[in-house]
Amino acid sequence: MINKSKNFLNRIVEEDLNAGKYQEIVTRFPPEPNGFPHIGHAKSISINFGIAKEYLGHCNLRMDDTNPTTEDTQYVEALKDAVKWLGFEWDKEVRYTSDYFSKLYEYAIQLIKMEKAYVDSLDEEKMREYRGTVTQVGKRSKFAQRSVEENLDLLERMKKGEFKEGEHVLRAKIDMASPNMKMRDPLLYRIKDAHHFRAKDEWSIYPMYDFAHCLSDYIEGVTHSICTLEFENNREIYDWVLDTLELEPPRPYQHEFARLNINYTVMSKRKLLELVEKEIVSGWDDPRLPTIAGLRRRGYTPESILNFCEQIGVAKANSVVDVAQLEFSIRDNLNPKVPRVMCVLDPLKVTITNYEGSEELEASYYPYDVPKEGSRKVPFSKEIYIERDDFMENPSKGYFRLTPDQPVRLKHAYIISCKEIIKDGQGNIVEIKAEYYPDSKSGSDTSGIKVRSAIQWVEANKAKEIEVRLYDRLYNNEAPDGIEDINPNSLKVIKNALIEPSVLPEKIGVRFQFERHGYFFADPIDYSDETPVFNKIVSLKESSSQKRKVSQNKPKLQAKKVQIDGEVTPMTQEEEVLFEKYTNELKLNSEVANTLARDKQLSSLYEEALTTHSSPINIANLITNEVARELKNKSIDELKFTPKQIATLIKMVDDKTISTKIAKQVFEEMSKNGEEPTQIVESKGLIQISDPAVILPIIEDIIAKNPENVEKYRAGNSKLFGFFVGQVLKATGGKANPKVVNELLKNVALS
RNA sequence: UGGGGUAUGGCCAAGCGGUAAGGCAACGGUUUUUGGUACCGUUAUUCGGGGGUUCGAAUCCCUCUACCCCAUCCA
Repeated sequence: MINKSKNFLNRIVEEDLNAGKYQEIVTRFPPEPNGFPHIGHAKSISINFGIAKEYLGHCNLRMDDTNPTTEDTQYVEALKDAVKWLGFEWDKEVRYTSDYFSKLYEYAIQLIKMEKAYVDSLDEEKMREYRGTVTQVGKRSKFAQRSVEENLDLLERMKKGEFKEGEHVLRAKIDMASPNMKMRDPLLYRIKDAHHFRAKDEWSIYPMYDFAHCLSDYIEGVTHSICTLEFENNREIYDWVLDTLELEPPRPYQHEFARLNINYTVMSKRKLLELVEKEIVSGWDDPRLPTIAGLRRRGYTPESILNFCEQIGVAKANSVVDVAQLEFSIRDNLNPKVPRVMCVLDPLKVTITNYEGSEELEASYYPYDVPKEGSRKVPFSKEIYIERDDFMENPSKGYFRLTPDQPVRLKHAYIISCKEIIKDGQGNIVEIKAEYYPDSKSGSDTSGIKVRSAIQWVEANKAKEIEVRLYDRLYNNEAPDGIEDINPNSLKVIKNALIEPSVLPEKIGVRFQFERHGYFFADPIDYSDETPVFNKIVSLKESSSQKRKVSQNKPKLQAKKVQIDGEVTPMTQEEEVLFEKYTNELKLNSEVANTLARDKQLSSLYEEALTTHSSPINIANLITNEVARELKNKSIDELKFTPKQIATLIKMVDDKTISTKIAKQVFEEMSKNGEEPTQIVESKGLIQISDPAVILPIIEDIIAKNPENVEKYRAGNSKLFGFFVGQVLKATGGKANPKVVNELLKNVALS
């Protein structure tokens, strides 16, 4: 793979590997077996198995079967199939969360003993009420005060099935006032009087996702637990459970990515189910569905799906991928490998009046640009069928095919000219009488006739009838809402398309390109010798000139949106006073003064630094920018540097000992280990170079090494100026005085 | 409304202070016995808006805006 840019997950994994955090990378694909997998699952499979493969680790397949009422074994089979079909192998046996029920139970007991979990007996409604809302804190249930013994006893009896569903639950004792709703004493176990498809009737209680998932990951030695964005809020519990239990390291960490969306289709379990249940589609494997089964039956290849996943990348922004990207991936995959055959979907009879007898023509399966060998015989006689729209009596401009005045080549055969048009009573064309040019035979053409197109055809008596199913997008709406957006023409069945006879001995699961139509797949379910059925996988790409006829010029051009700013919270009186002082007395610009005045920590740091070195503007700038960054994820007493050090740093800038660029570098060093700025500058030799005599040779060297860029710059590409500055600074380890470099570059070297 | 996220061309997406990668789509052109493929070229003076810091900002700071997720005994 060339130029593969890394996504954020690769980065994380590599960092962890470099830091020696784990011996081996272990990922997992953990679906709940409660529905059929779709292309969104394929993305997850591709990521999880892909990372494991790339970093020489392994990936587990784990059925997250903690809810016996929704899960079933038919789905685990479908899930296994999907992974296998995509070409991945999971590590050892398929894992099940239900295999860990006993261990999980032990962990629950441990939490109770640590007084970190309790049995709650509030009813559902009360519990919701107690949870509070996003803006209001919740309150703890009185049952949270139960003793360890009582909790242990209750849990044991819950497990034994002594209580009814809903009577009790086990909850983690965390924080009912947490701003993260998920942390308000989340449920760990609930009673379920249900038959589990694997655990049978052994358990009366089942663990919740938030308790089971992190621990299952841990039990399996998973290192990177990759899930979708909607679990971001759950990460805090994930960490809480693992940390609270004080498990032996290493432990897994959760990372989230954006789930896949594709336009003109739906991905949610609910909407997919609706389509199937209302029989809008024929089943879970309907070729219009984005399910793995559907895609597979449609004729998509595993490689094409994997390539698609690779192309769309992995990120954290919610996005909608264009179906065109998926279609591209299958065309791209099939083009260099499937044989081309001739099929006529909407036949128009052509009689070649000057041809007698019959012959078999040698026809290559692949065009000149596909490096594959192979051919078949195609029967030819005076009676053939061509595609109805490959003839036009009154052609529009730019029409390349057969017309009364324009000959056309029959692919692999002869050139013909239209001599007569036969119509029925209504004026519909029913037949063309044509003549062929005997010296125009494909491969030995001496006729010298120029044609603009070669069309596919079939011999009338030997051609076979087949059923062709043409699929279009399932919805008319780019972002479908519901069944009201269904495309009524998403499936068009042609019962009697005609295909050249060589194709028919073929069986299910074979792919062809029907020349000039698209890629087709022998339907694995309905294909039979009596009624051969082919599914259209995807059309050939439609060229611009073809489209121009149909599409009208689309109106576009949107004006740039004007954004109205919201109101800024007014300053308090105290802040006002500071702001005045900073702008008037210290001459800070209002923006800097504003941020400083509004932030108590920053302003106190600032005031203190000023007492060491009186350089109000420069110190203010450093504090509002660099220090503010440090304070974003640290508290003020975690800072390693002192205001005094800031002052000495700025003093060096003011002395011109170092540049502001270096100052930032030094500052970073300071905030990491609290070293004295003067020390850092000295030990790293960061004193700035301002002597033109030193800098000039470096500049000349850079210029000599980049003649093309110099030329481009001189030709007017002024953006390149920054490139040269950057190169010089890089060459001097950042020590060159950038102002001097700019000067020299502008006035001497590049003038 | 509290918290957690996200914003880079028509659609994905790299980028982590020094020339705005790449793919899809679109548009030209060359080749072509597929209006396909392949190949060549064009398409972001600008990164949600506004300010600030810097010689230099998509990248750092402030601020505003929009969208997504969280108040299942679902996962």
